Amino acid sequence: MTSTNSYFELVYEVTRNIPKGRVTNYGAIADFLSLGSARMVGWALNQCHGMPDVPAHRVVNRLGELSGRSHFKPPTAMASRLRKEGVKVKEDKVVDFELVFWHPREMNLE
DNA sequence: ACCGTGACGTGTC
DNA sequence: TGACACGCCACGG
Repeated sequence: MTSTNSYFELVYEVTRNIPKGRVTNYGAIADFLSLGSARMVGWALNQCHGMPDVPAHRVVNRLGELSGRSHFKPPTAMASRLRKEGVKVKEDKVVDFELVFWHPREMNLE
């Protein structure tokens, strides 16, 4: 992490550390970085479009809704990826969101 | 340098 | 968690 990293690269860094089978929300990442707002996180992930090592599907909104699904190809990829990792998804919303929620504070610093 | 835009969140009803 | 206004801030035009 250097000062040359732009904001979205910081967001990618955090997103990469989201454990499989867990999810977080935009606000938690913004809060952890103490930079910008949740909107910035959404904006940053929007720019990631093709990065395979950035599990953007593990980032949802504060209600556990898959608000970014329409930016995936196909839009159903977000839900299917989560289900494949053991996260229950119903009606484009994470089931038991509180239980699978992960806060960047728990991140394993290496 | 101004303005619209957006994968959001909080407060209020 | 229904609806809506408002704050948020980097970016492209």
